[in-house]
Amino acid sequence: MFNHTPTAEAAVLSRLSALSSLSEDERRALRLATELPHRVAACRDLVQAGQRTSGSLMVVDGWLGRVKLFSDGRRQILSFLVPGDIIQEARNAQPIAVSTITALTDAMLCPAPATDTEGLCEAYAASAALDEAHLLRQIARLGRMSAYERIHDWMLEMRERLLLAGRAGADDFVMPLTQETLADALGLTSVHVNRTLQAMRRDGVLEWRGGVVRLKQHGKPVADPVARTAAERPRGAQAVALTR
Amino acid sequence: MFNHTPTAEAAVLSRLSALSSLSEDERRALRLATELPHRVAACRDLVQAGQRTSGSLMVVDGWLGRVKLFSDGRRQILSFLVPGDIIQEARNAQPIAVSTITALTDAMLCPAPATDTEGLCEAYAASAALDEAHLLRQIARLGRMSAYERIHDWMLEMRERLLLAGRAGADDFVMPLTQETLADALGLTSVHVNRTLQAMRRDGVLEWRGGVVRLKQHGKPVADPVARTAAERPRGAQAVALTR
DNA sequence: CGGGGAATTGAGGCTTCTCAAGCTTAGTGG
DNA sequence: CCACTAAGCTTGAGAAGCCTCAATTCCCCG
Repeated sequence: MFNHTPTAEAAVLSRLSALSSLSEDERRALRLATELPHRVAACRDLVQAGQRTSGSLMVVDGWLGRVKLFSDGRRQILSFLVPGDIIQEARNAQPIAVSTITALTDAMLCPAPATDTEGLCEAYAASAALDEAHLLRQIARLGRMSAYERIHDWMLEMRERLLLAGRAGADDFVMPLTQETLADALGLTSVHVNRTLQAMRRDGVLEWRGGVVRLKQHGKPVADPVARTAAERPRGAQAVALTR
Repeated sequence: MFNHTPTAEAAVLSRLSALSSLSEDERRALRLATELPHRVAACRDLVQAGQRTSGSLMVVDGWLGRVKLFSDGRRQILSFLVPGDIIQEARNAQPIAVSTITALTDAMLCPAPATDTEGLCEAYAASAALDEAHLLRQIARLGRMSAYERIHDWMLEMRERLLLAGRAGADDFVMPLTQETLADALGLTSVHVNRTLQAMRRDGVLEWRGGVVRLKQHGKPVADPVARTAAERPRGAQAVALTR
């Protein structure tokens, strides 16, 4: 039905190839690594915050999330990990996990090949840079967007990310999360996510049936966050060369 | 009046020493680097998103912010950079800035010494790891905390960070931002920040006069975010060893 | 003393939350 | 083949939190 669900190893290979040019040896190493993935059942914690980590991992299949739980039960999903993503060990002397990672669906992971070759090393670095960009985008989303905008922006981000891993069509992708999980990521309640999704369907912005999301170009435009210079703020400023 | 505003270079030295054990050579290199800092006036953009970066920098004095501006004028401060913090160049082949950095106050920066020695390298890595932890904390703050909790949690974080740089007392520190800037960081309006601060003062949680914040242990307790396992969620789970 | 940015206050409205109930769907066992 | 169940989705009503707009006061600085 959907031709964007290729074989398992394709996700990692597709994403890393897009981030850096890999040698045939490196591609072979990646294929080899993904051949015997470990399984993790949904709702299991993969890493505990504060625990020592045991090397980098790659997501072969399924969705995971970095999660922070509050003592009163509130939950915030900090970021998502989807096929092709890399969970990198801190380059620190003390490789301590800074957040818990939970499997949001059944998932498959494998150890990431060592970064002793140039192409892979570059791919891992690019992956880390992308991850950081996603964190920053998540902050802007939570801080300054309405519920409607948050959901739309998140959908666009996930489509883009899955596309990189060869796991999305031009405007549709498989979205295995519940509305409650989405709410925990977007700082909303599941009730409000539900109502907002209905509004988006009414506006023709998206469809979501049977675990597949289809985004539509037309429909009500939503805010598009554009980084601009401070010059456009009230007490404007200009970029400067550093002066002593 | 406050003995926690030592000489300029002390901030960088204090923070990096706390993050890793530095040799005398390394300490000397840091002292040398901070001796001729570049000045940046408040409201100036230091780096533009998308621009090539030109090496790593250290904050000698002043407060900066990574900022995302929306096309309609909304602003989100993604993270803060305070004395002792490092603005690290991407380890990427393409060192492209992912966000604009704006000076929120007059600031002084200097190039960071090259990481060709073990202690410094470790210190930079630890600094980067801390930065990521701050981003994650910011996400949890924006996603799941009330205005009251956001402000309190943010104050605690900044006190802790400034303490590391030797720029804070046991419970007070210099806070040069306006309420509007704080609002842009915490996803609120300046009006609501103002009213919430009044409630906190009424509750005896903090004082804020003349640019100095004093936090008080007593007073109304606020939510303390504790990372815990998924086991405590409704459909609980246990941490697992990876199984094939 | 005047100017200007920042802080403060008030009134009213909108977004989002809370609580609660009903519905739908997929899976299960008799 | 059909109750039965459990999870997820949907809907309603009312309340709370936060925002908007606007005016006023405070405070620093020239």
